[in-house]
Amino acid sequence: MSVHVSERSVRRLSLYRRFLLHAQASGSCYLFSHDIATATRTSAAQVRRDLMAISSSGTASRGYHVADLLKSISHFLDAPAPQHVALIGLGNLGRAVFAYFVGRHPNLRITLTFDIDPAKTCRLINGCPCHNIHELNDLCPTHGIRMAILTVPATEAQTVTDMLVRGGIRGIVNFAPVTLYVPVGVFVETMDFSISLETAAFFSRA
Amino acid sequence: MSVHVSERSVRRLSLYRRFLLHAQASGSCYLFSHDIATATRTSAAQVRRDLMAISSSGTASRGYHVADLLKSISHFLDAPAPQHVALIGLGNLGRAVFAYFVGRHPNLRITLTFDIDPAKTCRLINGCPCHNIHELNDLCPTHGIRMAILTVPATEAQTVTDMLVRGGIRGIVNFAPVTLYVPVGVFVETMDFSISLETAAFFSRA
DNA sequence: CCCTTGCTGTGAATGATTTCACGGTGTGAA
DNA sequence: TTCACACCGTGAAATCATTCACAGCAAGGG
Repeated sequence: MSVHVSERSVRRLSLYRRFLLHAQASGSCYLFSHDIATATRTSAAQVRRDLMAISSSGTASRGYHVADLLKSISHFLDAPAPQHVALIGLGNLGRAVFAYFVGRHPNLRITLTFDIDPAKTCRLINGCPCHNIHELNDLCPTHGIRMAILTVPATEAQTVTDMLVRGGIRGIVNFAPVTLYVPVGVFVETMDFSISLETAAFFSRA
Repeated sequence: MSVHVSERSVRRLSLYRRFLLHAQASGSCYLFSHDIATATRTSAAQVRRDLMAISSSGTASRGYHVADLLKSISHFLDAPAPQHVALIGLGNLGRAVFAYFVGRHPNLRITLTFDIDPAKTCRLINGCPCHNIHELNDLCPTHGIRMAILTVPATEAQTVTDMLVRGGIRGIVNFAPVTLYVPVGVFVETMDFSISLETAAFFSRA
């Protein structure tokens, strides 16, 4: 288990899991690697390798047992207990992300939100209390939060990131169109619309 | 110019450009490859390679001329004329994306939006007409639209994608948490919250 | 029971991407 | 003018990721 699994494999495993959940819901009990592959736009060999990496195994001429596989992947990907997540910035995007999030990730819970606007703080948003951003340093450690979603304006992103890092956050999903500076050991996942848009624009031309 | 440039290089070039615009705005005239590298979290050698790929060049002991570099990158990345973009789905996320988009990409313009909800269609949203989704097939070709942003529910994503492909779209930025099937030649950029979130959650644990 | 089929698991090969390392060059100082 | 320096451009090496290809095996048919 302690073997190194690459970031890309982790991403694909997450994809496989999503597909497997759908497949299970529609009654599949066994699946071949190429079924998973076509559903997630990859190759059968890739699927087998990824599954090998988390030492789950299938049987020849029957394939992988969906329920077992889900258990393996979840055991690998998920923390033993649900992880708590902070959401920073409750503008349009922050609220849309929150709404999207709800009910979709049983193992991840947005338990705290922060904003700098006094009109938003001290109220419940989606049933979750919104605090002033300056309480971040205190609240994150006491709530055992190690992960944050950042939906603040680009100009504030680095400042808030520094606060998050000081508050003990080790993983950040950043929606602001800036490159964040973080110390080693802090993982940043950038959801960069601008870059994605421009990339798609580029490749949409023959 | 017709040399092959990898997808990753294109992404980085887009990042470089964003940084260069900031740098130019704050008065930089020349920059070294390692300046660009630290600002975009990559290596100096990587920057030089990427810039080499689009055959822009710097001078020793002065570095790259920011204005020239911007011109080269934009010449490489951008279409000769602004590209028109369709936005499909005007729920929370769609509107947030639209709001985010406005004024940020001079070379990309959202000129048409679509939804299936009659309450939304036939009205202006952000000064842009919203049409019923069934007009998609007619309107995209007549407006010369080759690129779309997809912010519809996951259940509808594939159906709408098929319509888009039939309407001649060649690039899709997909926000729905599903894997889309498209014919070869159509580029799909997936902005997948779920996967990013789970990946960050995974790596936020030691 | 034996043969055929089509799958998994995996070493080896290939391909893609990044980094190394160094020649060549322009700049500023002595 | 000459020297030292630091940078760019780039072949070569190293690293990382994916695909190939095949041994071994389980299941079903005759």
